[in-house]
Amino acid sequence: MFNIGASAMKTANRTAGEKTKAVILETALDLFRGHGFEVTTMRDIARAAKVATGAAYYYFPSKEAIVAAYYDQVQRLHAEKARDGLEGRAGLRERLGVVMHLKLEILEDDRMFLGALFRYTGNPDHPLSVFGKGTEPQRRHSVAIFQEAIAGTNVSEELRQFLPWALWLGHLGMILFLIYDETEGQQRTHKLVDGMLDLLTRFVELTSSALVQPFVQPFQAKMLRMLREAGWTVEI
Amino acid sequence: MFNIGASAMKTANRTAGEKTKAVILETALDLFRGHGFEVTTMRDIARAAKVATGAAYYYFPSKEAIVAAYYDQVQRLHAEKARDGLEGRAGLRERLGVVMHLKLEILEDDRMFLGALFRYTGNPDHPLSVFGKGTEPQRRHSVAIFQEAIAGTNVSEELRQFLPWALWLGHLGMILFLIYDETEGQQRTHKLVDGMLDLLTRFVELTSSALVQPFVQPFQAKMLRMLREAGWTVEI
DNA sequence: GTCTATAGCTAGATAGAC
DNA sequence: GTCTATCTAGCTATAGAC
Repeated sequence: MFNIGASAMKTANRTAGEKTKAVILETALDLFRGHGFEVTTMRDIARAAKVATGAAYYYFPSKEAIVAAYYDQVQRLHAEKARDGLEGRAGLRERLGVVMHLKLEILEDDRMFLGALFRYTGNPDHPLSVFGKGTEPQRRHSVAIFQEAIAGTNVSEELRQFLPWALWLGHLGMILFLIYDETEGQQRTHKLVDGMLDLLTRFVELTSSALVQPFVQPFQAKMLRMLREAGWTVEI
Repeated sequence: MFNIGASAMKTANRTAGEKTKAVILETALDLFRGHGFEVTTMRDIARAAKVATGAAYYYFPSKEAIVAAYYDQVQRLHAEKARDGLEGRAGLRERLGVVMHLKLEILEDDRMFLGALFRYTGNPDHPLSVFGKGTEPQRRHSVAIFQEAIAGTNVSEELRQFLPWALWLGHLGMILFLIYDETEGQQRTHKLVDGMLDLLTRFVELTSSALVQPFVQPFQAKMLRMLREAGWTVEI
């Protein structure tokens, strides 16, 4: 409970348990990176981390939970880097670019096991389902980063309500695309993200221009109503 | 190899193997519907189908493969119903509505185990990955249905290239949404689909109107270029 | 509360006999 | 094409040490 947000905890302050947990996590990630997620067994991880199998399960209820913990770590890192990276940047396009590419850079080397994050996507009740109840805190944290990215920019009040969620959803798609992207340095993903952000920001600008406003307004209104009905109300 | 498209095969013509496979499939689906996907074991299925566990695995390499086979069946049914349902319908909005709602109706009662389709989404090399090489034939077949839906309507040549793929992608999202939708009769999904289709068709109309064409054209051009670069060329 | 050691369960998947 | 037997690995359980 009181650990939330304690991302900068010093090693010295950690309890024995926290240290063990960290060792298991890092060992597992090393193995995932070296041999792949599927072929690495919990027994392998425990052995390499020099703990009993039971200890690994004591800290991580499942193998996927290790990847989920890794992703938590990623999110903390992302929030940190985004805070720095956004400083001084004013334009919407630039700010979104910073946030998205930072995320890509953080994840890039771990494409091999990122797929595990999506294993329970079709399983609403599973605690690790991307869209499920169990991952709501992480989801909110992630959305908050996108909220931060559009904060201060001249985005209309209507858009501000659901754009962060759309960006979060889009960023999930980006991660999936990244996993499938075999191009050198995953440049294809980077290019696609840039293209999408170009389109998005141009669209946002367009919607605020008085000239096309009459055309766009009914669209936007309908879209917002629809999303609200679909259960995507943003209650911040 | 020679079975593809033989959806109307008569029972009498089936070999013993084909009969066994069908029995296993139907038995499994019954169990999935009655008790759920996770709790139903391959042993349960084999026992209920009165075959050995090995026999089940002889026909279906994994438990998810059974759901995949079910989905093949769904697609054949969908193609059939869509052919009938589209007859006489001319407008884009109406045609898309027919195709999408038909799909929903076919899947509606089986939400409980549809999630299994997405289990390997994050696993590019898995034969059952939704976006992977192994499911390309099914994907093409599904896209062809959407192509059929927009055929004959006044959609621009540019849009015609990638709209079917966008619809396929959207329809995947729809299925995911359906899985999470606990509302009575899954009306929320139906409403969302209708809303989305309204927006889409209005947007398509807008893009062909001479008035806004100068605004929309560069958008469209960039989008197509981008998608092509991302590897979504449509080589029909 | 943090761990070890170990044993066992379950169920997905496979091998090899027939 | 079908069966029986077996393997594997995720996961659980327990009892005890510190």
